[in-house]
Amino acid sequence: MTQAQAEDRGARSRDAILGTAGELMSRHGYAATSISMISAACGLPASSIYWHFGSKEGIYVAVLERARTALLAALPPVAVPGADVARRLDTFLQEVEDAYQRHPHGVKLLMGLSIVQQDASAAAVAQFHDYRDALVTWAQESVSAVFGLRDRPEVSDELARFTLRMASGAAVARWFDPDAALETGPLRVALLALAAHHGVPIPGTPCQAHHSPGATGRN
Amino acid sequence: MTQAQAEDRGARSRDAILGTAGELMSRHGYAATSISMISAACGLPASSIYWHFGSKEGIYVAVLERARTALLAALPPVAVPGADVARRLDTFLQEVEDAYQRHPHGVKLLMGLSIVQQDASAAAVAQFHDYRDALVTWAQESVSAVFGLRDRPEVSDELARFTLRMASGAAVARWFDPDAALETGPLRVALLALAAHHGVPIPGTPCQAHHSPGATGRN
DNA sequence: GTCTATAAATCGATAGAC
DNA sequence: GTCTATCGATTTATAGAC
Repeated sequence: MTQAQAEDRGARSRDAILGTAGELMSRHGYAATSISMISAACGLPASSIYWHFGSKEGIYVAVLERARTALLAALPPVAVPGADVARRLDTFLQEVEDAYQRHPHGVKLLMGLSIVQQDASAAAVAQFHDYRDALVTWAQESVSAVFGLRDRPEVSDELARFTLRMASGAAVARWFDPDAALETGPLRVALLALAAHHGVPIPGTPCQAHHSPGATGRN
Repeated sequence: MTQAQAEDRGARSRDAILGTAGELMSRHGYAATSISMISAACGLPASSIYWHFGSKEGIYVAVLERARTALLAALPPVAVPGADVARRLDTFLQEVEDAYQRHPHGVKLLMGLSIVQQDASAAAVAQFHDYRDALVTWAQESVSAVFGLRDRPEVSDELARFTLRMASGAAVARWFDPDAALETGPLRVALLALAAHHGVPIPGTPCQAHHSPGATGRN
């Protein structure tokens, strides 16, 4: 059927535009990414891009929406299985690190752009905040499940904020060095210490990571 | 003297341009900040801006250099006084938080721009990396002094990286919420735990922040 | 050093044939 | 849905009077 072929071609073009636009915007930022750059990179003329998305902000909104759903799908589910806290934390951090590795344009898209000021459309601002809110909510529910903090929301909020800021900082580091990792090792130690500091019981770890002087360390 | 007056006026104009350009670039990013915006904001015509800095990249280089020297001047000196580790850490974190509060455009300038790609001049790339290298060096030397890690550079590197990433993450959070703080409290707990995890002796803290169940926490 | 005026290129966006 | 061609605005940068 001719119409079905046309629709399929349209959908493929839309995806191609979205992919290259996301790539370029996450690397150069929103303002520095021009329509002609996107057009040259994906092969389609500028008018086709405008037919699909209407405006440059329309492209940004669609790119951000796709990045959000893709990232949330890559992140581990909230309910992490595991017997004790330490084991749940390990699998949780492992999956977060995987998502971090496989999803290079996470925070970059949120920052490198900064339409977020004055002359941004309501749809763009909304999409911008949706992205952030989704991450915050996911982090809070995840650490709450890992550490069993249903009845202590302030603690899970602090641990979630801590985790997200560490991930954001790693994303910033990746700005300079593309190979910068998330370093879940130190993050694990820090989260356990923070939980213990707030009196969260952690079975099997009487005093977090204790040190027998001269026997620990890696020197 | 007429020549001295002219020189003084020139220096004042240069400073005004640099100030407004830094403000605008840290808020909108490099690409989204136009010469006409700077001109309108500081009152001087575009040609004066070009007379002082030659090009848009020239403005960026100068803005970044000024931001770097200002931030390094605001950061606490490497040699932190104090009797024990805990006390040195407290004063250190307090001064870092002060610098963070008083210096709103720290990381933003490094990110919101992203000339850092392909078509950036060598001077811009060099200034960009100088800024980052200065921060990394300062952090390493500072935590080394605070925790007494002269003979364990791997540990001081990890603690420094951890601290910088936390600060970067807080800067990202400030992108969304201008009131976002650095939260040195959790950072303090985390750094002490990391040091203890690597076998760094911390006098007066046998087991970092230990918890007597039900007696600690803030609930 | 500062100004007005403007060149040359590129930007976002649109018209209309196919 | 995709293409060529183009409009109008804005951008970086410069020329030259003062």
